[in-house]
This record gives sequence, structure tokens and C-alpha cells, in this order.
Amino acid sequence: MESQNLKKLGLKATLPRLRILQLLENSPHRHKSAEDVYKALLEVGEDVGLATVYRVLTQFEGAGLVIRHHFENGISVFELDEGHHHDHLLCVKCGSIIEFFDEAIEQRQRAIAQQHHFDMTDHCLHIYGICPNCQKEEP
Amino acid sequence: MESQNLKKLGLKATLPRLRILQLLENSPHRHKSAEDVYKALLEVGEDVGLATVYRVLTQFEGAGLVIRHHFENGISVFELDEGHHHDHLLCVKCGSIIEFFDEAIEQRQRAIAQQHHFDMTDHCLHIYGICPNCQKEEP
DNA sequence: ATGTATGCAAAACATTTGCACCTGG
DNA sequence: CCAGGTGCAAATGTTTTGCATACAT
Repeated sequence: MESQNLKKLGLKATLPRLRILQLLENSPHRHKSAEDVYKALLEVGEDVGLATVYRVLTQFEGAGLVIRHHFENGISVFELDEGHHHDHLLCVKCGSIIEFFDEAIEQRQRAIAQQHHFDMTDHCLHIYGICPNCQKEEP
Repeated sequence: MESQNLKKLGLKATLPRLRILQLLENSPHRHKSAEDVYKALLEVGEDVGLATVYRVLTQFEGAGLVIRHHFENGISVFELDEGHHHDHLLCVKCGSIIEFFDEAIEQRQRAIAQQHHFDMTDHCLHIYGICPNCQKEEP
């Protein structure tokens, strides 16, 4: 039961929190904006306020349950944190997102932070491009 | 004369555009938000509207004169495009920004895009951490 | 002269917050 | 029952836009 999951994190297992967590877990698209979450819940007939969606996602972020990304369009996108760090490859035409992980890049990043005597807290790599599907459509 | 520079790009050499371009060229801080540019101009006694700053920076971006970044705080930061691609190392305490370039990372990025049959248009790598200065202050 | 750029104020967004009401434990 | 969570509406911060005026060529 997910309510246990939330309680472990010190979060009361309220309906909106459960619904949002379930949505993130069961949706085929791992990456969602607050608006996306809000609309998805409305469609299923769940009456959750947009402000609550933002509050809950922000709490989840604080609890380490989700990660917030800022891609190059200024809007926040949330994704369940399954513990496996990865970076992102994004299609600028259709918005599809592919996750990847490359140990060589990770190593170089650590080396660069060290060279500059930075205590690295986080890092993110976004590769933008046109996905194979969209290349077909626009020659 | 910079006015030639602007005209070559099809932009009328107006006062606000010249002032903003000069500011970007001569400021010791290469990375500036629209608000930063606006305030810097006010301080020098130049009466430029914030809306104009946004419009001019957006035109400059379209003309390839500046690059717009979205760091993890949702606000846009602009930097003169000198043609040398580089990535960024950012201090989460004091906001200072260091540029770097690593050919090994660039190579891996190209390889990854290729593996997924993406036609890469852009990419950005942000490393966040605490700079040496701020490490001293907060032990 | 004339088409374009500007400044201002208002609009448009994404996100946050204040507050009265509701709810989970 | 009661601390904490929620919904709504209003506030916020950033960026964009409409429109009358000013400017570069």
C-alpha cells in the first residue's frame, strides 16, 4: 500500500497525494509538468486544485520522491526518482524524452568539478535534437 | 563601429540596441538576466524600458549574437555568443559562473545522439556545486 | 517620409501564498 | 479533536504584447 510509503516520509496519506503518486507511477510518460498532472487528474474525475498539485510535487521533491527539471522552455517538469541518475535527450519537434546514462561523461564531470575545487551537488545534461520519427516527417 | 555590426544582421542601429550590445561586451560578468541588463543601463543613466531589453535580447538571440540559458531557477540568462561553445559550472551559494569545455564530453554527446538516431541541434551541461570561496565561509 | 523600434501599461504565463474550510489519524 | 492539508482566489515574478509616439535611414 502506497499510503505506508508516504507516511514513512512524514507525509500524511491524503487523497491528493496518493492520486498524484499513483499517476506518476502508472503513467506511460515519466515526465510531467504540474499542469499535465492537474489535467490528467481532472480527466479521471479527481477534483484536485492546481495549487495542491504544485504543493504536493514540491513536497515530493523535498522528500526525494521526485526530481524537478527545468528544460529550455522555462516550465518545470517532474519525474519519479527511482534512484538511477540519468540525463536526457529531448526532441525539439515532438517533445519526446529519452533517458540515458554514460559513465564516461559522469567521470569527466566529476573531474571538472574537482579541477575547479567545486563541491558538486548536482549536474544535468540535456541534448536537444530531432528524433528519428520527426526527421521522417520533415525532410 | 558597432552600428555596422548590427546593420549587417538586419537590425537598425538604435540607441537601446547599441547600449545593450556594448554592455554585454564590456561587462566583467558575461552572464546577465534581462533584469540585470535593465538595471545596469538605468545606473548609467540610460533610459531603456524593460520590455525593450527583452525584445532586443530576443532579437539578438535570433540573430545569433547572444545565447539564452535557463539555469535551474527558471529565469533566463543571456551571454554574448563568441562562437566558442562551452558548458557551465555554477555555484549554488553565490551564483558565480565558470565556463568550461571538454572535448571528451562533447564526443560522448555526439555518440549518444547518434546511437538514438537523433539529429542533434543543441546541448547543454550544467554542473552545480559550491565554489571554493563559499566552502570557506560555510564549514 | 515611412516603416520600424520604443516606452508604457496591461496581459499572459507559471508558480506561490493567504485564508477559511475540510480531513486523516 | 486538532494539526495539518486542501481549494479557491488573489499575489508574485518573469516575460510578452498592444498601442500611441519617437527615431533611423
